[in-house]
Amino acid sequence: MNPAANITIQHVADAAGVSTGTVSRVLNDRAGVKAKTRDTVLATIQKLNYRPNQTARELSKQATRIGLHISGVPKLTRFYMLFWRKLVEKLGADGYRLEEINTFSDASLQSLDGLILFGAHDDDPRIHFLKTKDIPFVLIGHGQDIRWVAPDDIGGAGQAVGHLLRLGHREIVKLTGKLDFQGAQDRLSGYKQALEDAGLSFQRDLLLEGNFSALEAYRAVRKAREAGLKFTAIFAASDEMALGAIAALEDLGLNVPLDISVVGFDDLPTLGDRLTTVRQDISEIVTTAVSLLKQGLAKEPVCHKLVETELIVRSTTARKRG
Amino acid sequence: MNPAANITIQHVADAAGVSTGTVSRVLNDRAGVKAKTRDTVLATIQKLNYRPNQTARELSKQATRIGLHISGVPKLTRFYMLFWRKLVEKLGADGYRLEEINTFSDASLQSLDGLILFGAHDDDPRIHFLKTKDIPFVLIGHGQDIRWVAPDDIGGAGQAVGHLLRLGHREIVKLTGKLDFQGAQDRLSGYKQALEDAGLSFQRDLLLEGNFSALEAYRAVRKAREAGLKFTAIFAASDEMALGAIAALEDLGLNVPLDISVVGFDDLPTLGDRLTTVRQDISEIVTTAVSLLKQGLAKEPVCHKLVETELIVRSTTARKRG
DNA sequence: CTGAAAGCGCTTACAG
DNA sequence: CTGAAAGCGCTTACAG
Repeated sequence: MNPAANITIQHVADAAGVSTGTVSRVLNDRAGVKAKTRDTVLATIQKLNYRPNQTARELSKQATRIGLHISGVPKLTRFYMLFWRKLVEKLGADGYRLEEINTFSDASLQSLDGLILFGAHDDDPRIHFLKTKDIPFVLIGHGQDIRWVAPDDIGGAGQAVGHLLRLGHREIVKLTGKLDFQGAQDRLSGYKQALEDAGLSFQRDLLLEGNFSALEAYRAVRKAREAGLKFTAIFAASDEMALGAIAALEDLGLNVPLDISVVGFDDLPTLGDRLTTVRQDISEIVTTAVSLLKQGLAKEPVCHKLVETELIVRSTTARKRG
Repeated sequence: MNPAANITIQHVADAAGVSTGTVSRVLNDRAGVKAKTRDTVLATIQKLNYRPNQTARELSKQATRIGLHISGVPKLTRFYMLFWRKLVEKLGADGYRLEEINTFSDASLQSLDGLILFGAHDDDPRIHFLKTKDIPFVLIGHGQDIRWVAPDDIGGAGQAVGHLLRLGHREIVKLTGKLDFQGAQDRLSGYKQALEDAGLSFQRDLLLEGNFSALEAYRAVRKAREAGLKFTAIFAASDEMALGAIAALEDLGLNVPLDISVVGFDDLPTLGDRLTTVRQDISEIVTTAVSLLKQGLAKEPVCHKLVETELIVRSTTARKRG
């Protein structure tokens, strides 16, 4: 149809006066092509506007097919979308093919060579199931005796709280997401631990629960404040929640960060232009997941990795007043 | 790797005592296979747990590659995710392959046979660009002299407002999304028109603007109500906005639907258990988009279609009080 | 450093 | 109704 679609590696080879093998070699950046030949081929590709057929490539390479399964609600989450995009990109570049799977059955797993699991819960039933199978997988989150990679949620929470403590804050609200999600639990643990390390005790009434949405965060914070809860800072479990919290504070006539400091978690592109937050290195998580999976495909022993987070100080946090 | 991955059509053919051609025919539901043979093959497929290699299939079929481009923010939206999933499903079943494209350049368009455009704006620059090219495309939205399919946003808004009018409501807030999005404009037009048809005039102060998010809807409604705005019903531009509106009303001590009726738009699965809303037939939109695209690939003349919406009455609307 | 050829797993005219 | 064979567009040992 599209004229360009008809240009195959054969055309390029003919036009450049070489074999398709040679074209393929330059396409794949393989060593052992004379510089001059490479240049000619490259030029021809340019001129003909040739673009390799990805499908043929996959077939020829016997591309590994990786399944991606998400458990729970995070499916429609901004963070998940970013994760997913990076994964497609990374896997595509490596000649793998990603397929999102919806049902977790024998049938849906059959044509897969490997699997990535997103949305980790403690005692994840998917893991029990997979352990009886022969298919390698990696969990985004952490578990026992399996391949996993996770952001250092505990450490990240520690960075956030540490930052607030250094600014003089002592009454720090923890605005958490649903606690059946592993990441939410860990961020809460990190919060508690950081307080403890500073010699402060955890106050139950400073724990506000939401469902990761901006709206629920808004309501929780507003309600708590209106009910007279005293605090000078908020550590939210996600950027979205942080934004909801900030909106609530502002609607109550409070200034962020002058009256109240707020720190988020994730560092999502669009959201965070002014938000102090803890950055998750999605890129690194994805890269690690892929390399762990490769190890799995190669039958190498199980291993795992915690990916560092980074505190990004912007303008929603300030020294405690007075 | 995965044992099942090694089972090819050849294994099935051997085990069933037929040729690969025959197996392929039953796989593709082609006529002209003896019932008995078909049964044997089917049974063998079952027994061997065979699953066709999609990549090989695509290559062999010279699968058409369809690009999907989204303009603006809707990319991370629930509605878009649903749309996208349906599209992948539909296109996959038809042997097409969907590729999401991010940049809108000559290069990224080159290997594509067709294109689907999401997130329509009036005077969409993408369309100007594509009109100079030879590549067929369909817009989800509406335009001039191009292939397009859109939900009947105007009609849908009419259904929503009609429903509220029938319930006796006269002061109906229109909670709108960003008006540079075509769908938002159309839903507003439908609202205005429905009022006019009922002999009512459009009141500027009843128009509340948000950005399609639940949080902004919440704030807009709450602020308006607190400022003393009088109304007995709300027509929101999306389900998410409707939910934000309901939360705001409830936080103000109002009962939905006894005090205020609320109707949404979209009918997204998870959100709408109790919401009265206007359902968009995503499935139908996708199916239509695909068939329009096929027409384009076949060089058939341009045409377009408006997909009907349906009013779903649940429990967030009630007769006006008193 | 490069070419000829086999192969990836399917589909589909073409015979019969 | 079914088989044998060519072909989809690549990649990659294998020679040279």
